[in-house]
Amino acid sequence: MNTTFGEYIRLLRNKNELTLTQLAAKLNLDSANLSKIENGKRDFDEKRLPKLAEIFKLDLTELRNEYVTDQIGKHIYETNCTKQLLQVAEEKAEYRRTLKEKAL
Amino acid sequence: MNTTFGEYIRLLRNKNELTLTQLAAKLNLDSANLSKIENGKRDFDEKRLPKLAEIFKLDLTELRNEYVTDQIGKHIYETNCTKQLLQVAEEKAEYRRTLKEKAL
DNA sequence: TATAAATTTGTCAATAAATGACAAGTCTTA
DNA sequence: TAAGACTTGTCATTTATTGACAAATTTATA
Repeated sequence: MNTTFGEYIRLLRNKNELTLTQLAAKLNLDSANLSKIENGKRDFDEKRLPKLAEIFKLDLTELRNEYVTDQIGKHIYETNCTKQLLQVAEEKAEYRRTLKEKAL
Repeated sequence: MNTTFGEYIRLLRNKNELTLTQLAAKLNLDSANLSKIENGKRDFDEKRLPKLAEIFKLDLTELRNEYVTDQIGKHIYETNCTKQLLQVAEEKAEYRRTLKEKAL
């Protein structure tokens, strides 16, 4: 899925022919704020993922993967992290996993 | 550098034979909080990177790379992001770059 | 074109998260 | 065992995020 998470929500919303107001209500969210989310001006709050999955009958795990990759993608983008540095970051994540093991 | 950023600071501090109190003072920071940073219980505040580079005579760009890869590595770790998903995240970062271009 | 719905933008108070500060504890070592 | 070094816990302060609402602007339609 090569969109931001906000664009993804908009896609889902349009496909299901819901207005901002309608979807916002289902998500227990202000429609103005949902607009900002779709336009990438605010983040979608992770705690609403289950509700979002329910509304559009999506697999929660997959949806969470969409969310996580969006968040990390954003982080990569905002920090100007190159592919080379990303490789280093991945190694550091791996290192943290080994730390965790040792702690047990 | 396969350490967390906190461990890296500790390494630098030990190599230069400074106590927590001494380094903390140079960084204008409480020594108890520096201890937490070194032990991964708090984050180092990005705005202190220039000072840190100055203290240890490091290249700021390289230091910032250490910092960024640590942060993203932590993000990857905390979200249990697999290599496969990380690839997706990288593509999404790339997508954001194209969005930015279009906006100009 | 008028008007109604849909969406966007701006603002600010409320809430949540990060940081600073300090006291009290443990660990080292001289 | 006393002093210095480090760690941990707590809490007030600061900063960032979110919720809520008013006021545009845009889009669709009569």
